[in-house]
Amino acid sequence: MGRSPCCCHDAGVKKGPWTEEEDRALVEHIQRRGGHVGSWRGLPKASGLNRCGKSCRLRWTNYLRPDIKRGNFTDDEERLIISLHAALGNKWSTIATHLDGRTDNEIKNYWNTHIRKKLLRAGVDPVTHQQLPPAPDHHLNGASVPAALLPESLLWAAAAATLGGGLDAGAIMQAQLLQQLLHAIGSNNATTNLIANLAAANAMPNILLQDQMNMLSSTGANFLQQSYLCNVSNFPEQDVVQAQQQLISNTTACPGTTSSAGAEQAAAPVSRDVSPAVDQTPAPVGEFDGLLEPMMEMPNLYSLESSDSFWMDILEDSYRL
DNA sequence: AAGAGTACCAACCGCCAGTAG
DNA sequence: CCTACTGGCGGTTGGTACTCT
Repeated sequence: MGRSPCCCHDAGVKKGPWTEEEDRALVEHIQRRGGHVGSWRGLPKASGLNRCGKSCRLRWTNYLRPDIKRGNFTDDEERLIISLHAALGNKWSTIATHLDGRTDNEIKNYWNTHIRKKLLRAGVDPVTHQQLPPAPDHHLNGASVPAALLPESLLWAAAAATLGGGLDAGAIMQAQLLQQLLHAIGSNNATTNLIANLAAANAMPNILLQDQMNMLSSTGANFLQQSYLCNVSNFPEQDVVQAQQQLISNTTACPGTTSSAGAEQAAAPVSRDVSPAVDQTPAPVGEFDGLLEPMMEMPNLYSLESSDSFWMDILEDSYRL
């Protein structure tokens, strides 16, 4: 398994930007071979290019390949990238397999130059997808609100809303949840694939999402689908801020769906009723319907003791994949 | 107008896993 | 089993274009 001497170190091998002539020579050579390259190492000599084989492969796969889609990323693509990154991390090549016509290099560049900054602006750590340590105060519609009163799920949703395209915070939260499960138990390929599928599914339109969830219903996805019912991304994003204010006024957190919140959350039954605890004024009918859905009980994320069959059942399901 | 700073992205570099001999 | 080789991956760099002062 020793390192190979790379032809790139050969004296006289050209580096730097490719010229049109070089591009043409490479494309024609590969087309002559019916699109089959064979050995990249031998390609430069066979095609008459004074380039390293590695450089030829890179140029072909990242730029000259006929199935490459060029142009700006769509909102859907961006959402999908974020969801997949939350689940997979910097596995650019894996992420690229979920986006038709996009290369790992292109996605990586787009992440580093666009998405990463958007997430940072939104107060989200682009590496961990956790919210960054909050500023002393949050200002919502002019009102200064202690950060401690903001449920983590709302911080995520606010970050999602800040991203403009309506990032599916639910997808990220699902991925986070599964990541934490995997951290607790170790990982395997099946569960990694599950995460990728979930992330991909959640970047799709809702109707497709439902299909995906049905498909995965035997895997624990059914649980996750329910678990993020209380996530604010499930109702119109313009309601996020209103929901935040509503919850702040209630000082009632949406429980059990997040890492730190999950860790701190007691395993006691939780109430989905976010109707005002102090302020008895009911929310306008329909405005927070999503919050009023019955929610299943979410035990403490870290309570994986033998008595806690809840999580064990989910994990077993995922391993059956 | 010009210099500085920033953003973007193609391309490079080094490492790693798979595999043939 | 070991070694050499190859392709692929992720991190990084450097050149260019654009924006700001």
